[in-house]
Amino acid sequence: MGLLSLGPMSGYEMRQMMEQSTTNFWTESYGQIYPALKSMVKDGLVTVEEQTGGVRAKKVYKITPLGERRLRRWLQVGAKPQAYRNELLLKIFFGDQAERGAIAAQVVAKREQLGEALQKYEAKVIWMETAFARHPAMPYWKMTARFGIAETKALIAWCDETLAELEKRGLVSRV
Amino acid sequence: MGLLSLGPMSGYEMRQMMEQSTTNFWTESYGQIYPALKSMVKDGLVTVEEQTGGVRAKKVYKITPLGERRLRRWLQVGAKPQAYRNELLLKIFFGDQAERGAIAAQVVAKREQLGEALQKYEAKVIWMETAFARHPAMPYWKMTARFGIAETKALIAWCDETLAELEKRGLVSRV
DNA sequence: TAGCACATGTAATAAGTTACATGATTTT
DNA sequence: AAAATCATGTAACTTATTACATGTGCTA
Repeated sequence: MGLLSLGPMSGYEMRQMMEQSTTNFWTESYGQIYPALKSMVKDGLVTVEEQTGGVRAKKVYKITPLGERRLRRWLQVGAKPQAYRNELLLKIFFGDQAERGAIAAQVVAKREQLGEALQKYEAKVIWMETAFARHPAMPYWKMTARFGIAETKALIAWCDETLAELEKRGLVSRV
Repeated sequence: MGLLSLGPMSGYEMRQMMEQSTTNFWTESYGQIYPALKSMVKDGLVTVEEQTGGVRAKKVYKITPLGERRLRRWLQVGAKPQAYRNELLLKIFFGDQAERGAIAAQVVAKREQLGEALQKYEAKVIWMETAFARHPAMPYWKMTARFGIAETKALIAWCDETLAELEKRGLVSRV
């Protein structure tokens, strides 16, 4: 988590930024952020400064050189594979036990959700490209966005394929 | 979780089965399984039977009609979207701060891991098709397997694309 | 003046993993 | 005789979310 201290900002702002930028692959709640910041201050990775001059008092956190080193080190170690869970697949796995049409309905719902997500991704890429055109981290941000787009497109294709298969088997309760 | 009670089996066997079949989208540890079984017995969703006749004493759990109803109901309600976290993407997002070549190395590692996963998936599909050819749930199992394959292929393509992009920008520390 | 956005935090709870404890049986 | 596998379980710990408490300042 410590890594979010790239630009100086408050805990609240961190949350806002995450909502805007990393939503699709990372989020943290306040219950995580504030204690984490505290412990990082204790470890000397970041410093705090009470900002009373602005509109409203807030604590601005800033990364220290030690924190920067720690961040670079973290960027070098490989991400350990995290077991991810997919409730949809679990339901499909037991699809045999389901009532007729239930699984197809699940896939349709997923397909819709993916379609919306794809639109959002694509809109965000365009917005990013205009708003931060010359930001040095831009190429990296685009890579993460493309990841989301590629994955989503693949899953949409899978949904369509799966629905066709279900239909072929007469497992869709249609009108 | 209750859903794993499709065929009667022990907690240990459940874990084994999960390792074999649902590994790529669902796993539970014993620390989850045993308490869950206990609570399901209490709720009347499953029954236990101490099996002493076999090689070794074990407790065989079996689903009740109530449990079956509950399972069918669960298969109907939509899966709530779960926020997933991707450490790799998080690292790429901060790639600007990384040492030259670090991000490329991450992507290369991911690519390798995905390649292996893809081979495993494909081998498993073939094995499943021969071992359980006529199992009624087979079409569903195949759908989940195809999901994994589709996703993995898409991500491999993304890795290659991303590596090409990094190379173009001279961000790969190659020999 | 009501409500929303800003802002920080804590406590309760939920969810899940890891490690350990225990012991039988089978394989090497 | 040792090691692996079968088998069940618990305790400690980690991780994360949710809900609550508190208060300011701006805007409709």
